[in-house]
Amino acid sequence: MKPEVEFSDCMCLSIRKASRHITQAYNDEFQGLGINITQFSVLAILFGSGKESITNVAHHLGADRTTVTRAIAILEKKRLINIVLGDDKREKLVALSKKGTEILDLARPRWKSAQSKIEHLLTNQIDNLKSNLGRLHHL
Amino acid sequence: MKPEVEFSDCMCLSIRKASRHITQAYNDEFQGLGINITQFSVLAILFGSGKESITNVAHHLGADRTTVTRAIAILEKKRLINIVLGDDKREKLVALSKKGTEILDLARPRWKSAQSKIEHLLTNQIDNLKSNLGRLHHL
DNA sequence: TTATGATAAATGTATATACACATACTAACT
DNA sequence: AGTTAGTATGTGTATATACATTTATCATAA
Repeated sequence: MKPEVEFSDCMCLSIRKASRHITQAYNDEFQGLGINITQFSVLAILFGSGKESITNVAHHLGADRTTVTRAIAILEKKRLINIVLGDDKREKLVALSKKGTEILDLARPRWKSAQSKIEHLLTNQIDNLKSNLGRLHHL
Repeated sequence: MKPEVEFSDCMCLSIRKASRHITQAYNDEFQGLGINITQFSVLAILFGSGKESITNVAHHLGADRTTVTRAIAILEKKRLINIVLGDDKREKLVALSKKGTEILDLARPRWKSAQSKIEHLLTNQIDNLKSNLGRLHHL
């Protein structure tokens, strides 16, 4: 058995490939809106939670904190969020701005459209997939 | 129904989160080896295919060609690949170097270890997942 | 042979990603 | 109060990622 046969089954390659393709599908829907799916994810988290520290946003996203720091900087440059210091002066509390809320409203149907396409593609198997993905915090 | 409930089901967020976690799991196994899973994927493709153009490597990876251009540059800097011009002088043909083959040999058991962990985590559901991921080229 | 359209790759730019490290602040112990 | 350990964030660096554009080459038609 040749090793490259094994490699072609690499789970990491599979999921990263899928991740890129799905990301592009969502971003295609967001064309001309001024935000991408990464930024949308952060705005959606803030919509659900109100004020959040950067660390908490990172937890919601399952991403490194320093990655989120850079994402937050971009959203602030676009004036989609407001940042205030917390009572604990180490932490910054992030919240949707008025403009951020408006953009989120515009983005919602686009997100729904991309989401529906993916769900339709996966139909019956979506629950399995979600269940699979949900196990990954054990890593 | 509040919108944030919908957002929490975002397939894009789920898969990107999973992709990051799985990538880290593989990279953890590669600790101290001098390459990461991205670089390993390219070396593995070259092992299976011999000489490949950058465009072809990009197809194998399911990534943008320009992304692969930068990845190839890194592998060349590390002397893990050799690059020669093709008969068609527009194209560069990339192949494993001696050092690249050696590193790939060292990496193989580590890849297998990471792969086994993921597969064990997903056990019965892995076929469903692969089937799901395989559908994404329709996007 | 020359003009034209197609293809392979590189580059500029912006963003995503995370690790190692630094800084600032808090909390808790002495 | 002062020390010390822990926590929140930021920065430097390297790499991942893709789009828009450019350059070089090829292939084909006039």
